Amino acid sequence: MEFKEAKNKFVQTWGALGSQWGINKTMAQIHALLMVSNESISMEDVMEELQISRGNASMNLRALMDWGIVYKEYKAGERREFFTAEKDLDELAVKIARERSKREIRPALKVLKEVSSIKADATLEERHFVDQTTKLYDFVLKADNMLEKATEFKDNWLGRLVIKIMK
Amino acid sequence: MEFKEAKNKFVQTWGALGSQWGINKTMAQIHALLMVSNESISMEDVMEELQISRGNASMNLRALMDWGIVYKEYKAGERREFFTAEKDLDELAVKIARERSKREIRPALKVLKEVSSIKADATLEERHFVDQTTKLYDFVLKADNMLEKATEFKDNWLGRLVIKIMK
DNA sequence: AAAAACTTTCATTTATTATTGAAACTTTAA
DNA sequence: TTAAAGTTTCAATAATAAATGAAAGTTTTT
Repeated sequence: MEFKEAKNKFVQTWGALGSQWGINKTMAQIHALLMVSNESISMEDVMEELQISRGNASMNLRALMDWGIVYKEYKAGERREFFTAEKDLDELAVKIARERSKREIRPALKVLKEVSSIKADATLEERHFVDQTTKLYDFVLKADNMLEKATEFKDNWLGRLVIKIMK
Repeated sequence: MEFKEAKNKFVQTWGALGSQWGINKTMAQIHALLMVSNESISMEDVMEELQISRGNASMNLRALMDWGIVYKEYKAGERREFFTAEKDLDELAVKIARERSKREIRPALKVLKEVSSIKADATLEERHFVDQTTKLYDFVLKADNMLEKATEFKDNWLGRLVIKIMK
């Protein structure tokens, strides 16, 4: 396999993976492209490489910047804007985790809290509902906190130890 | 909010959450419904509650069983099959993690290994590509291993300690 | 062994989500 | 200030994914 083929395969695969995780395909592909580029690239380049329209490129580059995983760069003597991806993978994981937590998990938690707070009257059915949604609330909250804690994790000795043990 | 409304809200929310995480809406809704039901329910009931067709119910119940998070039950003197969800949340998380790892992460790892193994000739661009995809491979592999390790985690004292510290 | 009760499959239809591209907008240079 | 270069928006369109439902397939009962 030579370079161009490998690059293409990587971009395609990353795109497919993205869409399985609720990130749209093009957004993931642009990110993939930027991640393996050693220098920042223009919107024109992105359009060209991925064969997508200007609008599509613009929207998804903006979305990536909103997520904080792609940055704009200005080159001296160049009018156009250039783009660069976050390349540090720990940093990338943290940002993605934070963003998804904010967008998806917290709203879901709010609903879980609401529905688990109905007054459970006598029926078994209702008591089970409240019990189960309460457990779910606790579980999701704990998971979300762990995600947050994990971001501070790599900076402390215990974290490093645990990661080491986990291999 | 009274029971029926709360139940409906929960099912809808869980469904929406599912589709953001690559699980189809109906599948997530059926799972939600089963999770908060105190007794196992028939396909007919599922169709009725969610207002979906027989085919849809059948396909998604099967998918849930393939994932190992919904079980069939036979009731004495009843011809129909009844369904029940995995209600232990740790168990649920483990099964979902394993399944997604198998279906999505491992195939992606395979590709990452492939593309990072091209012979990088002299150009900076190619060297950067190989370097970055290699890092990505290591990172994803580590993350996947952690997921697997986490499943054994709650059974050992260190795991429990760490979870406690993480709150 | 045939009918009844129930389940699964899959070609077609429907709904959802992503993409295009032309017009509007913004910024820079002449 | 206005033309040129570049960017964004969004209604229309295309692509993708999910749902339907009727027909085929099972299993159980009589």
